[in-house]
Amino acid sequence: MSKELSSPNGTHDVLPPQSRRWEFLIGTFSELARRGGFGLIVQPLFEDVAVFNRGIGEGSEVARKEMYVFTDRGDRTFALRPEGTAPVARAYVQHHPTPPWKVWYATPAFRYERPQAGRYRQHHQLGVEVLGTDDPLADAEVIALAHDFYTAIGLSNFSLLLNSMGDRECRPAFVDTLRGHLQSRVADLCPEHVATASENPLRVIDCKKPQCREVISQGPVLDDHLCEACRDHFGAVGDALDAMGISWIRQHTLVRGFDYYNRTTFEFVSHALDGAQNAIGGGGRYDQLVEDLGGDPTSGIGFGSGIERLLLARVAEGISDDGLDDVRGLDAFVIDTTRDVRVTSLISSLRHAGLAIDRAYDSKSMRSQFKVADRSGAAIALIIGPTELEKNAVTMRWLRNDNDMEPVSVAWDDVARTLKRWRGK
RNA sequence: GUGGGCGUAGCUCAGCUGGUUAGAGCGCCUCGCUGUGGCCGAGGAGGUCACGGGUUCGAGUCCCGCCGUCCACCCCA
Repeated sequence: MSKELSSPNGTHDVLPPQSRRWEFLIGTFSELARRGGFGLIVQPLFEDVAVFNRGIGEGSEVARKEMYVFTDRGDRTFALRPEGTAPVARAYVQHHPTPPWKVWYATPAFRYERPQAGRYRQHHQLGVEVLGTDDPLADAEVIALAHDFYTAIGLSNFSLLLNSMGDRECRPAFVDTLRGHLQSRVADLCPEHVATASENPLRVIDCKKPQCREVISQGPVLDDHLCEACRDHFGAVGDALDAMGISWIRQHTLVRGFDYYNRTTFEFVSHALDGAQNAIGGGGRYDQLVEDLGGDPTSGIGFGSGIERLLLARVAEGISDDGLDDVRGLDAFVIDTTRDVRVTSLISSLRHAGLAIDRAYDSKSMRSQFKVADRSGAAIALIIGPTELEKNAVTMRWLRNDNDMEPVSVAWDDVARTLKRWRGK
């Protein structure tokens, strides 16, 4: 058993019927993104490591110790994507699309961390990015899309946390002030952040340790240092959210883990999930990222949301998966004891007619084929034995107890039509 | 990177202070019922007790190691 091959630590196979929930999430997201004017982007799973080192920042936790970095046979250094935004910015630089450029994606993301509940080495994100505008309405629409998506998949017990990180006009001054404050109180910080305090003071802001919180609460607040442009921008985002009826909470300590963020940052947290893994999605504005990757100055805003976390949140909120769980959505199951080629042809024609049909294999007895049919969740059995074959007919019968309609004989030419009628299609 | 819990059948698990051929429920297969599933009954397949070493007359059980996995910290989705 121990020698059996298995999926790597922190990765998982998603099998039916569980994978129906994935289809549901991805399908819902794709539809909402389409309605928002976003087009699908499909990208490589690995990129030149510079995309991430320059993009999310070499000082960030993720770039420092969580990336899957490897060299290929040509000695090029790549990294499996730890997130979705930097690669989109890289694509923008490479292809020069006409702004505003709105794309959505569904992608795996890889981070070398110790796995635990809601955190995996390969997880999956649904997200969108808008490049080429710094209009606060874009921020609001991106946030609204996330909000509407969560609602559409049944979530209600969550909050939107919103903050502004300032921009390159006003943030440096704040960071200096903050660094000064932290250094004056360095003895009171948690050990973890003693070094961080001078290197990347912003990181300390969202530390959850009481001693750091104490120091931070007595320090400067970013909001007081925002320049007029940032203040106006943030106000416009909030106003637009209010206009859409989306409530939000200002959280001054919201500092996200990637260095490319400026101005708007946000995070959706589920109250149904406890522990540290309660963020179901997050994102923000990144007005220097494209430049950092070698492109012309281009603003951007986007968010990503973890599929696994969303599914956990749905379970935690007690959302029913009726209609997703057990059914493969089969219209009919064919029970055939003849193995006549005409049955193969019939099944093919029913599928061409848009019906979902399955059948048993391996010449099982009629009795055991019925068991397989029952297990398949199909609504209707199409029975073909020697008697039916002779008449070019099938016996149609309901498999569910909630319908006691008598079996009827139907000619092959009429099976598709009758099946559609019975199924209300 | 740090710290804990757990590895026994396909799945969920029980196996007392070490004691003969290792158990249950569910699932699977066959049959009762030659062409009718679900319910019921009978039977069956399926385990080097994660792996390696040690203690012992004897180890699923105790000790050491190792691997896997889950959970927590850090950080994130």
